[in-house]
Amino acid sequence: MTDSVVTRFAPSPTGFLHIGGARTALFNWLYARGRGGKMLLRIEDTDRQRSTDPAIAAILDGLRWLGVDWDEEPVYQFARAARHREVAEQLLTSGHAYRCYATPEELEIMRAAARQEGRGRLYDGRWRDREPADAPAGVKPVIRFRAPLDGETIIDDQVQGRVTWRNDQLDDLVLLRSDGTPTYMLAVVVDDHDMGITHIIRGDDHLTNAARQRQIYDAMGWAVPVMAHIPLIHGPDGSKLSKRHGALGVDAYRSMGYLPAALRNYLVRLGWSHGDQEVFSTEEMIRAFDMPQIGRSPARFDFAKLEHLNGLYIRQMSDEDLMAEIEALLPYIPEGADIARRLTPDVRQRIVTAMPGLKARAKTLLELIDGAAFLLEPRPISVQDKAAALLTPEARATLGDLLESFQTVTEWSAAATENAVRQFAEQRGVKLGTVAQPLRAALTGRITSPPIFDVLAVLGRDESIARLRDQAATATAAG
RNA sequence: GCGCCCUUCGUCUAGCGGUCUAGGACGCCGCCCUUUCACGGCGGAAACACGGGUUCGAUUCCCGUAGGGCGCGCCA
Repeated sequence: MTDSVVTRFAPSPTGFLHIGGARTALFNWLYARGRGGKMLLRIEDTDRQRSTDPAIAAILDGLRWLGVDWDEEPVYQFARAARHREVAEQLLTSGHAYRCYATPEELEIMRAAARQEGRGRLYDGRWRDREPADAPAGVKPVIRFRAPLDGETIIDDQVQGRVTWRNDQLDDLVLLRSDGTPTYMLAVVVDDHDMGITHIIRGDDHLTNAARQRQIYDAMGWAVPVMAHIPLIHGPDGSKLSKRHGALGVDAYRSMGYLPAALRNYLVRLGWSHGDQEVFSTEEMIRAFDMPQIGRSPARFDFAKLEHLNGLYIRQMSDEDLMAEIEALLPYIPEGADIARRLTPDVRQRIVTAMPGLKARAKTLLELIDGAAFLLEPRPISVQDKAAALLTPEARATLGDLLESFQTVTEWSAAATENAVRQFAEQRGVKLGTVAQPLRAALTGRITSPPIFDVLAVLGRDESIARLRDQAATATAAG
């Protein structure tokens, strides 16, 4: 018997790992890791209609990408159905459960009537105390939990505080369906108990369930794990998080060019705080994370803040690591294959060299790739409209003259070309921008880019000259 | 309808009865840096939902109201 912490993440594989689930997983992981405990994974696949293997794969993949790992083999809930049935039988014999023969139609009418009359208990307990002899022939019963009629059920929640329900508000839930399969409510309790879960951290949509589950724990004489019901994540408008808002699979965040570390940092601060600290290394968040600082109000998802954090992480990352991140992302984005093809060792090296200038200008990996487009493109490069507008006949002529000035540059470096361009501008009595902007347009096809002299250096003499020739109008070329 | 939960700048939050003329971060605005766009630096506008209590004193405690969320399945 140990005191060590065991948490769990228990997704139902009916879809991808959405952002709320990712945060729940993260919280469980942080809590366990911060205390030398374990985090287990349980796939709640008892809904055979909706559970799919691709969904399981997507969830595991999502967790791995996020950097949230788990201990031991995942537990598949469906595989434990026999044990769930066994507990249901036990409850039946101990008198904590009974067979109910009410039909779905009956139940519907019952519920409607209860609602009408303002009653909290929707099931009227009509089979609670009937004799087995009353059972109608040919009807397969469900097994219902015999919930206490009076008194109250209390959950001392680490986040929500002490929450109390009058027992006359909690009705007799179904434990075993008529086909003999366990319901979620039974399965979670049995599994959490059998798996030795000490701390249940989950969304507060389960708060009411916690009360009903507590009744099952009590009936079985089992210890109730520590509960922590964390508020859900809402969309920017405060409504339920929809697909449009960011209720996407975590794989979508990968495709959008977010870094796992940035997403973790964003997620951990959504509903949890540690004084004024905003940026946490993984080690720091593991050390600092705890329940009392989890808020009770729902948080809204804010892409702008995620982007800011992501930009921060991009800037902190080494140039080589960033290059590796870009390469790892390629398989997940539409133009990835195309980019991979152009990423020759030479081009790759140019991008790494240009990275300091590139990463200051990107908030996502996608923006980083876009910023590097001028290094990936073969000549003649495409010129964006705004850049083309800069390449007036006069500007093209200026570039032609600049081309000649470049002949005298012996050592092709940022410093040397800067010197040459500055001198060139000075001689003509124009501002540096008058020369630099068309130069940028010609070299990158854009109106914004890293510092133009760095661009010149990264491109190298031959490529720079060639790109300039592509755009310049020179007396000789015209002839 | 019944039950439970929530409510500080636009957003994430600090605050756990006096330190609050309410702090930080994102976003926004302005200035500086600057060949561009960024990065960075500096500065600014911006909040205690409302009404009652309790208290010498409420952002902090209690009760209502309003608004929002969640649950009430032989889904999980």
